[in-house]
Amino acid sequence: MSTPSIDEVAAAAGVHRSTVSRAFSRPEAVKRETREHIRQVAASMGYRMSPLAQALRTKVSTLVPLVVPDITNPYFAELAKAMTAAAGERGYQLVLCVTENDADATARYLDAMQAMYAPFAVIAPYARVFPAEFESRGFGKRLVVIDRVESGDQISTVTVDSATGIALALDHLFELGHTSIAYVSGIAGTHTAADRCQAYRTLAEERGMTPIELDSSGIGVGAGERAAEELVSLRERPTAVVAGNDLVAFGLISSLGSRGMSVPGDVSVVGFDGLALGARSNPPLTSVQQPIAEMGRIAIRLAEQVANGGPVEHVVLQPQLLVRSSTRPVR
Amino acid sequence: MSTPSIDEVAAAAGVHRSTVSRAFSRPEAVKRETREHIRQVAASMGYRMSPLAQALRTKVSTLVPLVVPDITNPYFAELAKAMTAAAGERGYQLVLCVTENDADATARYLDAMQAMYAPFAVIAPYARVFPAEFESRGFGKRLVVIDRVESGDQISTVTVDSATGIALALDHLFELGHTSIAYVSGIAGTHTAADRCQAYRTLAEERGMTPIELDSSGIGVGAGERAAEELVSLRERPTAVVAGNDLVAFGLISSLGSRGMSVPGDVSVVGFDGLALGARSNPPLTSVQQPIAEMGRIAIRLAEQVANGGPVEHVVLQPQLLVRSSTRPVR
DNA sequence: AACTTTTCTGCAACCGATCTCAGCAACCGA
DNA sequence: TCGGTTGCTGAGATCGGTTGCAGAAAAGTT
Repeated sequence: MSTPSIDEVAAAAGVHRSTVSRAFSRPEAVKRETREHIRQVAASMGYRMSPLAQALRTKVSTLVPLVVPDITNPYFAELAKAMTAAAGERGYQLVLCVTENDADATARYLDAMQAMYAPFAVIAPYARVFPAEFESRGFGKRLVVIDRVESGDQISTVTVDSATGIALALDHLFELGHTSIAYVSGIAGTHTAADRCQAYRTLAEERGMTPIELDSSGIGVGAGERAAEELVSLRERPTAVVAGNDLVAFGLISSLGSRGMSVPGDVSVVGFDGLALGARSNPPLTSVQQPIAEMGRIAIRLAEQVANGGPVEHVVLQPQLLVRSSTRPVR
Repeated sequence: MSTPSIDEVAAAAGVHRSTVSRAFSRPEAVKRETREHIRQVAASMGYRMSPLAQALRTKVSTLVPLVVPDITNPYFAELAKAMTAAAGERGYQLVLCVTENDADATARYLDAMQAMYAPFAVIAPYARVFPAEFESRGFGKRLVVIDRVESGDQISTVTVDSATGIALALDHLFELGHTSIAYVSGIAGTHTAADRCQAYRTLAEERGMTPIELDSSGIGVGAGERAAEELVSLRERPTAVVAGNDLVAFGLISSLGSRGMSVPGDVSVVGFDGLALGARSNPPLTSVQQPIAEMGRIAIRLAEQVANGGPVEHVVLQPQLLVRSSTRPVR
């Protein structure tokens, strides 16, 4: 038995379908007794409104696309989880769009969601975002990017403060006595990744260290491999490494292990992201934690804001240090 | 500029909208010149059909829900990735429904997708599936479960052969000289989890070993914690452990590390799933690999089959052993 | 009591497609 | 030349809702 249509409910309740419609979508516009009667009849018939028909007529749906490059990456998975909750709280339904980092796929998803009358979109990029590209694709400014964009770009963003995050990591290592601290960037070409790397350079020099940037090329399994190789071969081996994100940290620790170096025994590592997965890695990963849940909530708020004609905003959140077991005092 | 409607295209091409409709959805029913002309005009206007209107009228959409309990779990993430590709190949669009393991959420998602006229659904459960529950929720038999169900249940399923998988793991460890091999189950209450555990018991006894089942209670971070504790305290300590899934293996290795035991130095561990993430764990995890991509493709095929009135089928795939570095000959 | 205002409900057009049916033209064989 | 096919297109109802408008009923004013 499929759900009855609005006309069937109307007939059963002895009213016109427009009244049934109002009983649900604009309750205050219909007399209380009528409304309650209709609701009751509807409930007893197992009626629920067709979101399709609704969206078709009103040109607005509750679908909110979250565009991510790779759901297999735990960072995006956690983001998806957080955003699902955040969207749900505000009455939206998140639709995950996994692009595999393909621009065409992104465009297709955006077109499709546009056709479904999604009120706005949220994008968590892997590479640098060129807003103009998206504006032409229909959403205009009605989207939020979880990354920084070129200053002056008219698109709302949410990010975590890279400088603070790197400073947190560095200070933690300093306190443990480390003075030679290398950096492995993520391979991602986002502004955020570049910012973290830049922050490392600046802060390292400010603290009188010479920055040591490890080779972070290589994708997937290979990530961290080259960095480990380089680290091992270094004459004056750093005693600690800051990774641009947790996944790189995992790869680095793994590769280091294969080369007989233990973390934190031989070298301390701190990641960036603060993934839950880091709690069950070996060793549990000390990391700069991004407030992912909050980012999700803010992304939805900003999106609603621009969708309602409000101002574009750039929100920068403060990260916290999550100390677990991959760091240790230098001996 | 939003995309034009079918009527605008019809007007521009000088034909009736029904002809435009046919030019796209039933091309052979319209004269070639007319069709080409329409297509050209449509393309020049940037026209694309509204999937909403289409679905509303035909009562069929290309949306395929994949219901998973937790996208943060890399197994489900990889499944989602594989299914997205598999669905795309067949012209469907996967919609990820993350339930956080909540029955209500599952029901809501299924209802919503039903309302969107999804042709069928795919479910990857965390707990045991009771088909009756779903049948009543509209999809009838038009769904596929990525797990075993009670024999006799009229729902198509795809699974990997648990017995073969466990045998693969055990044989690998035997060859390395291990004779005392424990087992840590996943906490999941699926049939598959139970099957793996049962397979372990049976096969261990067949090979003349007494099964040692470690406590696998505890969720999230805690998973593996208890097992590690128990393992360490065991009088006759096993030299190897088979884990019911990779995530548990990660947790176990992590907890073992915190207790000063190294893998594979002190104990060998083999996981079950063969996640890509295992390649960058410390140490890289030896695991029984599920052919996830193939499972995705088969799930779609089975779903299409029952949706077209075809027979319910139970497909069992063979896993392979993926040898990485978490196992080593016993000393 | 008469008039104005407010509240509530019905009517019917509309969103953007699909699809059955009917009509028209061209074609066919006898 | 005519009845019968066949191929192609248009008309219009339909999917399941929303909403501006109009009119009836109820409430408020003087």
